[in-house]
Amino acid sequence: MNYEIDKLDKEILKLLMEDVTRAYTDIAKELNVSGGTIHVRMKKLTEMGVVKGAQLLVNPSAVGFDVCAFIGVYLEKGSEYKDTVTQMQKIPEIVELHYTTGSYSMFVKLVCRDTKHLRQVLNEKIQEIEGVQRTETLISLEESISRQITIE
Amino acid sequence: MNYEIDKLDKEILKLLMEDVTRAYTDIAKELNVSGGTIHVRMKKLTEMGVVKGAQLLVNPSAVGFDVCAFIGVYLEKGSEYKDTVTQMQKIPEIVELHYTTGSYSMFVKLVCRDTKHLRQVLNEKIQEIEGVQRTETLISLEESISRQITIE
DNA sequence: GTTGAAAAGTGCTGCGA
DNA sequence: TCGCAGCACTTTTCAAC
Repeated sequence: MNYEIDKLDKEILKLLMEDVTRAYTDIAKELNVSGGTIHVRMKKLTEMGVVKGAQLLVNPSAVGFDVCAFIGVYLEKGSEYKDTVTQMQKIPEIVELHYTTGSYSMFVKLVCRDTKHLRQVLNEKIQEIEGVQRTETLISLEESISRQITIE
Repeated sequence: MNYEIDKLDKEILKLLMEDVTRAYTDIAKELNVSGGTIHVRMKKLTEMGVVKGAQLLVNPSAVGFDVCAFIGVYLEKGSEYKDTVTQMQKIPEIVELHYTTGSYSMFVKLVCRDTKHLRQVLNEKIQEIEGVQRTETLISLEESISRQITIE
């Protein structure tokens, strides 16, 4: 597993990150190589772990998930971060968990059905986890930007 | 544009959210409908805006983006949120922007190459935007969970 | 709205340079 | 190692139910 990404790899990633549905043959034409080459490169990048797959983008509110929130979690002194993460893994409403610098020990992104659901997840799930001292909630009223990093 | 999603739509979304690379014909078999139906439903869902497309998942650190940070932004009283968002849009390092409750006016997720790059984006870009009073930075040392919501 | 099959295009594998 | 060509498969479309 060696992370040696050349210019062609980056070009391919850049184009596919803009539009995954684009055909390999189409990308091949733009980059002046054969379709097979794109395939080989993508296979290599996937094996290397650079590409982790693809994801369907679904509008959360359209499937009944209207509330997005960030939770700053304070852990008790001496509690094991790893154990807490394992517990958090079991909560499906958690979509992101970061170990952060600053006043919080960890920082969590949640997606819930409504405020009642959010309250339930907070009180009955997150705050019940051993090691969690207290939490601070930021509710997202509007997600104005949501995109991927632009490489190169 | 009417958001009427039936059980079949949800089943399709659920399966595709788990694995986008799966063939329509394969899903059709599992749900006991024809391949054409899956296609028609997905087209409908896309036109309705429920499905926003698909995204290639790339390991940021493999393409040279090692630092992920969250920035809490305090806006000056009376400044226009919309204008500030427009300015933020122009910063490619910003991958998410939320209008939130709590002490911050807005909350931003950034992905940068290194700490030097992060500092540059903060000082030379974000803090230069009109209306931005001050910012608070949380650096993610480790992203322990990163996934999508589980529907149904 | 769903079905089933036919047509067009894509991804994949083996061969050659 | 990289590029090219054929094969298998999928997506897509369309007429009929």
